[in-house]
Amino acid sequence: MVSDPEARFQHLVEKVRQRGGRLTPQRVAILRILAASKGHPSVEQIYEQIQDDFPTTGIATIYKTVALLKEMGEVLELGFADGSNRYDGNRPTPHPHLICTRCGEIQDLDVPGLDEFLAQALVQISPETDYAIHSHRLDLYGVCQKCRAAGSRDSPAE
Amino acid sequence: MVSDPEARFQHLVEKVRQRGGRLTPQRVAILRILAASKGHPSVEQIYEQIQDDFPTTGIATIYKTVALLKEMGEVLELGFADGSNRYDGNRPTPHPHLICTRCGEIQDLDVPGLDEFLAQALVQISPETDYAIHSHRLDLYGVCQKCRAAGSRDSPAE
DNA sequence: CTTCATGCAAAACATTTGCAGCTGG
DNA sequence: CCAGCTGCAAATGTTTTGCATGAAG
Repeated sequence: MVSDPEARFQHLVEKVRQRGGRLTPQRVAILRILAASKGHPSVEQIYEQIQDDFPTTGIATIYKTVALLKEMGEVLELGFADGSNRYDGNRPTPHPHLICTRCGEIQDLDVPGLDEFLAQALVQISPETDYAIHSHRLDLYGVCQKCRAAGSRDSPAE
Repeated sequence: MVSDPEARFQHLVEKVRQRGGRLTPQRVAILRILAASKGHPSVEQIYEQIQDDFPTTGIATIYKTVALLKEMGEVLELGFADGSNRYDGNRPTPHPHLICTRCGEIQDLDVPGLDEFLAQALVQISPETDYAIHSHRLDLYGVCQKCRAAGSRDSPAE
């Protein structure tokens, strides 16, 4: 279901190139992290990871690159009420997420039949509301196994 | 589908009272606005509205009251990637929203069969992921009639 | 009277912006 | 070369916090 990180990385590189964007070492490193990440990192987390390879990288550079990818539709942005944003660089098309409200873990999810269900629902909804729908978001919130075992208190995302 | 504003207001008042919270004039005004609002106001918008009745009210008071209601599960919070949060004080239970990505308008939505669909999907998902799911969020993003007519550029929420 | 809430201002964050200097192509 | 990117610092915007004063119950 999730594309091969290397292939995805190559795809991102190609997209940026096509757009006339430069492939600086920092930018390439960001693309690599996003393409490989399974955990829907925040900008802060990307920033920390990149320190290993390019310790001088400023956080503004991460923001700028993520904004570029967002604009190109190559990254999916998930915003939360506490102000934290997380990014999915593997699958930029809307897809459901499973989110632990204790530790903040975010997993991709497959809900069989979701797209069909939504498509069918839209047939009824669109005429009535007169919206041109182009995207969606489905989150399921819960508590993951680890957190239930630990038995602590709530806190992060949503 | 949306409860009577007055009834909802009474309900909120009662809940706050039960919890041992005080019913100051400012707080009552906030409850009234939230109970009546159809447009999923931001804190800022509540703040502006309340100036008519209580011009000295500080915005921190709004934040505190909204946090109280959130903690009691009497308001639904919708967070967006641009940092803006919007609140639904009518229907605190998760339900789908239709969101215009140009003007930021948020409408409640009925997707017939959604709850059944999700419930059935969870039967398959839960065992496999081992999450205890307690909530969800479904947004549909599009462009509303007015904005399409105006034909401007994108910008706000998501 | 005794909390708890208010309202102000300061602090805390996350994100954006401006700009001089650097560098990929 | 030179347009676009970097990295720093300052600016912005939102939400939280601390605390003295005030009022609900």
